[in-house]
Amino acid sequence: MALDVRTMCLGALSKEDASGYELQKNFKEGSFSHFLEASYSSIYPALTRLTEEGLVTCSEQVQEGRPDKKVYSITDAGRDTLKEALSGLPAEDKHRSEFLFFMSFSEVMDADQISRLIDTRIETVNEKFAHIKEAEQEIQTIGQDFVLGYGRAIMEASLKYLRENRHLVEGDLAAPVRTNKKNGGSPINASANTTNHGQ
Amino acid sequence: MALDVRTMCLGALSKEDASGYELQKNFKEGSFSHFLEASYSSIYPALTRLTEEGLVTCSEQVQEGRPDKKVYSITDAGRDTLKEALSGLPAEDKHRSEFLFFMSFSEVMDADQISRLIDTRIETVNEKFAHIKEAEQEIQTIGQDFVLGYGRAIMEASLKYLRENRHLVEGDLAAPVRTNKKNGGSPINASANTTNHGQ
DNA sequence: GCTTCCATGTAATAGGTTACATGATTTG
DNA sequence: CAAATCATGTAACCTATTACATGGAAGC
Repeated sequence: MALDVRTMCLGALSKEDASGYELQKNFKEGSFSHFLEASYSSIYPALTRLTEEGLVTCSEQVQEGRPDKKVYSITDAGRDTLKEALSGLPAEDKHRSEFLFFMSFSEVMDADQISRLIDTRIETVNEKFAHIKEAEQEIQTIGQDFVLGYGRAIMEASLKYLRENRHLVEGDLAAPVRTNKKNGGSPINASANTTNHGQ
Repeated sequence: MALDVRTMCLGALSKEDASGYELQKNFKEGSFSHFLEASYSSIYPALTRLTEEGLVTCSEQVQEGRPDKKVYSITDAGRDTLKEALSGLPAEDKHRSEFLFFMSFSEVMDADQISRLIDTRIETVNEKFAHIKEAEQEIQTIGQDFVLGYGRAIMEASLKYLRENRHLVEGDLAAPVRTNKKNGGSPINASANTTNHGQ
């Protein structure tokens, strides 16, 4: 079983019992939020199947003033299945960025639009950042700690790059440096003062 | 038209004529490789449809000792369509990382496995890095430059984080620091010496 | 009074992947 | 001699997304 929605649910349930609704919220805002996602309409069927297969159990909780809730718990068989999934090799990361696609064609767009695009981007990253910081408040395991830290490192690098290099695509209009235009060329990277890696 | 395979092809063809085969290679190794991907079986049908719609034209080139080649060129209508797609708002990034999912459950795995996982990860990132460096050799536009630089910044941050924090999930066995175990806790982030963002 | 939150689910559709099918040439 | 590269395409499948359907309670 590869990393499909079912395995994601199994993983989340191995840490805490939850309903489908809570799982989705967790995927959207919790400690997985920066590298995984799943919608309601994939989670609910997944939970049904997991129950059928005996990997989770479900207990219906009647609530007042609120719809009934189905709380799922992982079973021993479920833990075994999760462990098995974890014994394989993880597939390579998939990163799909429309923002970067857009930026590839910066010369086709006007400077205003590009600025707005970058501003929005910075906002978005900052929001995700906030999610991570919240999730860090309730860290339960070292693994989660490591993973959240990873997300933070990436987002910090991302923000730094955007701040320092946005002038490249915005044209020289708002450029912070006023030296020879032809020298403003290649982007600034953190590595400039860092040791080499690989090769 | 959202960012589907058709738009990706249109984007790539706006920079250079290419065959389906070459497009796939370009998506896999070129300047889009770190944030997009597409397989042959999605590219070929996409090109057929684009041709039907008049957004690209196709010229068959007979080759010796090699299968015939269908080289596609973008039309003016195609450029308009691309521009239109670029006038909307980009969807949020999607990042799917099985590696991080695995790491979330580091306590369920043994230290050896985790070390191997991280070693492999570092190798993979280094390989992608090499792709980017190659792609940087043949940069045509400022947009591409910006986008490749972005990829480099992220990968550098990623490698740095892995080197500096792998001991957290590997247990203290191979920890580079030998101070009080309870202090070895929270991950080191690049931001430690950097200005704050947001908020 | 409107929007958001809680809460679960189905149906239709779109989108992509895997495997299949073929085959000559170059590189190791 | 085997493997990888060049080159295009189809069929079956799987998975997930969008839209739909429902409805009370709490907050603004």
